Amino acid sequence: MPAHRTARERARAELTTEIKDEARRQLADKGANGLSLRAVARELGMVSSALYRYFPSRDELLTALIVDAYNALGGTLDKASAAGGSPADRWRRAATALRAWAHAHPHEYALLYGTPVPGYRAPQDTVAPGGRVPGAFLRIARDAWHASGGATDDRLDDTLRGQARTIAEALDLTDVPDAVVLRAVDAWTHLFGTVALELTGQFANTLDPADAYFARAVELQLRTAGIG
Amino acid sequence: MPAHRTARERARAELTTEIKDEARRQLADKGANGLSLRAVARELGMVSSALYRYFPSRDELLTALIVDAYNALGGTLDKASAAGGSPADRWRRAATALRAWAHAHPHEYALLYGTPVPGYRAPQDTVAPGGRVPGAFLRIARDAWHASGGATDDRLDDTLRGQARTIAEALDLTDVPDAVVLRAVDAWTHLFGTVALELTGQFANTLDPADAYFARAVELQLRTAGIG
DNA sequence: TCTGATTCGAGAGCACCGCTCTCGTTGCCC
DNA sequence: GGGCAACGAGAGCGGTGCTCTCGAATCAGA
Repeated sequence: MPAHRTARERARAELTTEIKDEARRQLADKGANGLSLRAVARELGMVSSALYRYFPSRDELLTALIVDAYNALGGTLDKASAAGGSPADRWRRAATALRAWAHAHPHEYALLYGTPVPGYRAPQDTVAPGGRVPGAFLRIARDAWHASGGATDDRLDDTLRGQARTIAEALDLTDVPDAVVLRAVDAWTHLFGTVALELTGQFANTLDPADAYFARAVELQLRTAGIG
Repeated sequence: MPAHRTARERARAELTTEIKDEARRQLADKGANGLSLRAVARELGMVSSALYRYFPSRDELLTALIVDAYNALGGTLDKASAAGGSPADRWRRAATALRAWAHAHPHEYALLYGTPVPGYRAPQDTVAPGGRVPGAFLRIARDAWHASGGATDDRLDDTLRGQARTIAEALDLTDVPDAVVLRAVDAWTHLFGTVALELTGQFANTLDPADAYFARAVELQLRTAGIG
């Protein structure tokens, strides 16, 4: 994209990202609850009301951070699962990258997948970037299915068939049978649960440190998803 | 337990539960973030400072609610998985009960398994009641293993062996081989992930409503845990 | 039964929060 | 250059968690 035309636009764009950067910093070390508009403004040497010229509310700022976080995580997964090695290896790398990202950015991860803070949430802007994360895993499963010659005999009821098709279309995986999509979702669900339990401290005193268990879980995911 | 001796003790116990009840009510319809000590006090016709005679801080109140919630959920699962029917049926009932409880008390469930609010959390009082939940599922897996005559040939590395033993001891399941414990944990992890993804709205527009997918996931859990 | 200690509720107050509104100033476009 | 929109500063509103003080109620021991 070209440089912004007017000085005002340039300044606005710059300040917008400065605000997000400072907010991300506070989010990283105090959590979503500790993120305060006033503190962000203070740190940036401005008064809190000025900040409302850039984000109409605290929730909007959080939403912007969520979108950025989804994209950062999605990019990390894309990179980790890029071509190279078998589909199984790509899944292993992606799963490991997911876990590593979650550990490196626990509060951002919690923002994405933790409790839906107020009454509920999910503004429309977040759903597309949010899909990148499972998308990265489903794409590996698709490639594995293609590589294996492709055969499936799962019996599925109509509801599941329709939902699988919806998922496939949303992620541009229309060339894959529903059963493969659903098995990949099974594996993604398992992966997600493992990371979530570890991150929320439910493994404390038992599976902690969870490296060995995580490796085991990943192998199970491969079997679940039918990734050779 | 006998009635409390002095009037003061009686009043204290009563007010303590009244506070928790009102707090639970607010938690239920405004979420953990919306729970305000001042509002609880207001509703109870007292002044906010008086409430500090009963709970030294907002976090302590939340911790008390967490313990109660773990016990409520644990009790629900115990009831659902009580003897009657095959282990597979008991697992199905328990898993369904978990999902139903989560849907009925989303904010309390989020309090238990959502983002670890401040920097981190898990006061010691919560770990024992917290273990009741996976405990209910692991016990079903144990019974299934006993009923099936019991044989296993999983190869496990030493780290996992030790951690499995720790889990088994914490839950009084010492008569079960490590491999069975771990496979039950695999299934529990998968179950947890399914509920978590659904509850945080990640299934919106795709797997929602997730009844069919959940039923499918439960069957996969049975295979994972080796429950016939 | 009286007394001293303890517990309790009320109230005022501190520092913080999100958010709104007003008011000068600054930069932009015609 | 003039009109207009964007901007930052400041004051202020109602809310929060939490602390401290003070008088009243309650309890336990002599």
